[in-house]
Amino acid sequence: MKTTCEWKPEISKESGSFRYQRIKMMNNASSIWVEPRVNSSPHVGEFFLLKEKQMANKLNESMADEKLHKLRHSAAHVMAQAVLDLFPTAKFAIGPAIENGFYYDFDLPRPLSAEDLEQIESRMKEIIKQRHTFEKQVVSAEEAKQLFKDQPYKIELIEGLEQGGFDEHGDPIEEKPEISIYKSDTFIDLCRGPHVDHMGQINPKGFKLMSVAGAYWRGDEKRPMLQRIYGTAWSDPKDLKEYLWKIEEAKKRDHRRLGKDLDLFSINDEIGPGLILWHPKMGLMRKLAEHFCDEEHMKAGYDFVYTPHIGKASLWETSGHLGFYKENMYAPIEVDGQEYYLKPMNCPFHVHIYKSRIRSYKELPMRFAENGTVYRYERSGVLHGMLRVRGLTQDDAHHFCVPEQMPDEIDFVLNFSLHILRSFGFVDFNAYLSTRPEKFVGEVSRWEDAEEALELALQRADIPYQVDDGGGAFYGPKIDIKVKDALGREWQLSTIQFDFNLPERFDMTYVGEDGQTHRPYMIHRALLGAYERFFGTLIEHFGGAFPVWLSPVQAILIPIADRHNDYAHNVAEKMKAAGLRVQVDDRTDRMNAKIRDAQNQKIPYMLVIGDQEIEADSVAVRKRSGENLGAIETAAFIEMINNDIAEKK
RNA sequence: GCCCACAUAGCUCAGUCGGUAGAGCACAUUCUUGGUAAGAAUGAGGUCAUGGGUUCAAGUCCCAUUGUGGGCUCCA
Repeated sequence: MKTTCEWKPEISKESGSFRYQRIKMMNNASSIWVEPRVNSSPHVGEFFLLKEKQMANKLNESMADEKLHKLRHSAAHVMAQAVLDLFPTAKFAIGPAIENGFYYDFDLPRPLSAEDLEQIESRMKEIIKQRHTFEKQVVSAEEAKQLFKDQPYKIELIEGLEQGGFDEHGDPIEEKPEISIYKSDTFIDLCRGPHVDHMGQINPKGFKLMSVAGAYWRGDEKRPMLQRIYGTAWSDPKDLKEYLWKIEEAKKRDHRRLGKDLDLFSINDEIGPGLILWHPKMGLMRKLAEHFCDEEHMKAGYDFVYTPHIGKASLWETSGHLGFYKENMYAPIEVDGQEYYLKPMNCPFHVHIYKSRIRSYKELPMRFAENGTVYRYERSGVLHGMLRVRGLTQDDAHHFCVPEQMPDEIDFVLNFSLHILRSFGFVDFNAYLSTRPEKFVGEVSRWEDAEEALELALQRADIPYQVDDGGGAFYGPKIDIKVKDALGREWQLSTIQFDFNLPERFDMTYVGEDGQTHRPYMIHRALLGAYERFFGTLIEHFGGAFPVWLSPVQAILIPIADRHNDYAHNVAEKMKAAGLRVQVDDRTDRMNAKIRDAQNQKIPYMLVIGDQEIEADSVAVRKRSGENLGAIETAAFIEMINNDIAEKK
């Protein structure tokens, strides 16, 4: 976090095990409980049973995790041996187990190809067959350096170990860790372990090399670029199959794929990378989403504001953005000898609305909301469809309040956030509370009050959360909310952040009951995050089959023959009058083809019309799930679909 | 930004050893008027991302540029 109010959502790359260790588990038993789905809330007795079961599962999972971890790390060693067989001059970096598998970084004389991967994989299978054992040996730093004298990366690691190590929370520890090596067959690696006992425990049908990619040594772009081979490994070949299936499924749901297939959005070279064109269908959906959110914000007591897209350099100097965020800002525009910057954030503008006159404590809390379009320079390599873009519209708001109001304000904004997310069909949440880092601005007491308020709000909201101690931005603690999608992937959407920096920098005040000026609390929040990213997530979550209330076309009328067209158009008019979005497919194609097209367009309802339906003033209803509901009277169908819409199904 | 790969019709892709471009789908026209996932025929559609170079000749080989994809703090 480099900035005063940087809160751009990151693509979730579910944390690997080591990252996890750094996050202290603060959940009490009840917060492990995930919000029950609608219509399935258990009664009290069941509730505790379920909770126990879940905790037991968690325990089993972590034991299984450890076994898998050993397996994967061992597979990484076998892979390294196979690579060494092919490239005797290879230099080795690191090869940890990660979620779903493992990787190993190498410095090789030439780039790897797909054929190389195949060759490495079959060599690995040969090595595994020989069931070599993994033997650990503790050595001195001198011995280790001698052993790895031709391996510069290993030498660097050994020197790092000599300096002292880190405990599993990432904190430095006093005593030096022991240096150990593992030997398996002809391969010796500097390694902390642990490993499986012997290679027989690695199922040759349970792993697969996936890809090769560039990766900087120690993640530092100033250091050499290595070649990283990714692999996946499982104890049961069935798990591997399932994992590969999941990858296939994810590909089908890829929002870039569906964006083309369903004509939702495009990105045009001539316009520029990371800039989204919203096509009519998704434009309509966005309009509906904005409308819904506007209504909810209005009910909840937000004020709407609109602010410009550019501001003078001095504004961004005051806010600190030119100091901390400049590399993410578009270059300035010069007008009348003044420099203007495209806004990367909305906060300074909202602050100035607040500051446009003297504020009294009686006016607070204030909540300024704006769908603010901002531009951020993202490095070309990180752009990704709608999920990582350069121009985006945040559903942004800033709350200003007096200290006594702050806990209620946090409670309110957290619940409001969950309400909005649930309305869009998300049911599983994970929250991350990030607290005061080493470098920070503001008073410690304010930090502590804010952190306490955030944590209590999380407990009251009864959603699972983890605390990332010291992981907050320098300007304030925050809650990030991640949602789990249909495939169990996590996406960060909402964020609620305190800001102790901007009120100082802009000298924001209010006059209190005592007639003195005081500093207000300032809270940033975005619920959907950004419309671009949110819709990318929605597309993947629903696989393009949006809920009826959002679907651009809610029902399509399919006349069987030309003589049914007039009746179909009649029904369509009735439905439109009832507020539905319907179309008539009166092309000359056969009914089967029309159904197929509608199905591919993932239209929720297909209404087939033939002689029988005209006779009975009905429509034959087919859902996109393939379910055939048979003939339903037109009026009854309108009522049915309106119920779906009212319930946001 | 960096590493690797890729860029051919609206989409998905083929194009052999360098010899002036192909399929399926989609689209248009015509025929077909049908009961729950593709009826048929015909037709139109391409400066092979852009700019250089090599060559008698470049979609194909080389270089650069632009864009896209997979990666790039999970510590031995």
